[in-house]
Amino acid sequence: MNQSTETHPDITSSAYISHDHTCCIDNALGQAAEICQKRGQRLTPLRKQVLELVWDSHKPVGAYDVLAMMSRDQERPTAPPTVYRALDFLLEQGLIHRIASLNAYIGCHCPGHPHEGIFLICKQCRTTQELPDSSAVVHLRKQAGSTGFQTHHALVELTGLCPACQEQ
Amino acid sequence: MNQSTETHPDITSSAYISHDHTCCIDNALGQAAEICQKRGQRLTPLRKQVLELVWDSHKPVGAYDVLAMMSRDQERPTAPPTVYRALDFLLEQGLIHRIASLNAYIGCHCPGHPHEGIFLICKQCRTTQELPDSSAVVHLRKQAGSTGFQTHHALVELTGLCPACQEQ
DNA sequence: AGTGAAAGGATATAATATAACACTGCCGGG
DNA sequence: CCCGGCAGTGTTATATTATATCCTTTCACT
Repeated sequence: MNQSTETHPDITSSAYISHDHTCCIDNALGQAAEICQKRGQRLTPLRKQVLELVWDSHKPVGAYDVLAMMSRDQERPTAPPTVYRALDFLLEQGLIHRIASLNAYIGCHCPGHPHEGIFLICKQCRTTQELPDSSAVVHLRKQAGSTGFQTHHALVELTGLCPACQEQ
Repeated sequence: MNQSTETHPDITSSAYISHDHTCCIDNALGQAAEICQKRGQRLTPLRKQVLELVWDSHKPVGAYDVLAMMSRDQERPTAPPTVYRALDFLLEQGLIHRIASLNAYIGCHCPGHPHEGIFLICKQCRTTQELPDSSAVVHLRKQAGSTGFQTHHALVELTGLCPACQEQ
């Protein structure tokens, strides 16, 4: 991932390409802090920790994975509602996305700009790439609209093989 | 829904429009029987019953809803694996679809022709309409392909308001 | 009838998610 | 300063969705 500090990061960069992932994390945390401050929302230590754990990789993580990671670092184990509340907050703020086909969560590449992601999910390594909203989604909404349906949210998840896993 | 007996039913017909739903069910069961026979697969009474219950409406039903409906009609309650095995069979044969965003299942309008559905899900009444594969999905796959990703399956679920619920 | 494979029954448990209530600390109004 | 309310978190219990495992029954075929 590139290390641009622009407000609009280069979301065409690929999760599949080897990169210094600490930059992804730092970037995500920085943007999250900025966005929450603008909106008068509190990015508490707990929420920040959960966001960081979700950003731990470019693979979607389950709520109970987050839970396990948190419990590992503490004496007292964390309870599910703690994690789900933090995840719900991050979802509401658009800082993470939920991958419905995996019941898992992944950091958003482009928070602060309300959008619906298109996700490319590798079956094999689970690495997941978010694509920017495209004309295809606009077309889908139009097609739905032509039947009289009023679309509020579009969920698009493509499953297959990422470039690296195709070679094996 | 129309009552055509063609091999390619009119899948542009709308679940939202009032219709004689027994025809939908009959049509679905008829096609299912035919497809299974062609493939040397067994549409057992249990599987047929589950298919019928899934087709009970144009709303996705949960596995445990099916379970409850089955248990209601019998002395001995049905166990989850029984239902899930039947659902898995029906999914494999393309007779039903799974709606990931609802963890629920819905009858396929156009079984026998392998396809990925596009689903329009009403938030309010939950009625769900399947659209035929469209150029938008082709475009999506192309867009994914241009990043080197090889798409095996496309999941598209649009959530919003159906024509009837918009009026309220 | 005998046999192997597929289907289904039964029990237990895993994995994901929420309900409900209690505690704490902060912050603004008196 | 005190209090009252609220957001955030802790804690316990439970709901919901799905699978593992083992055993029995049924079926197609010989």
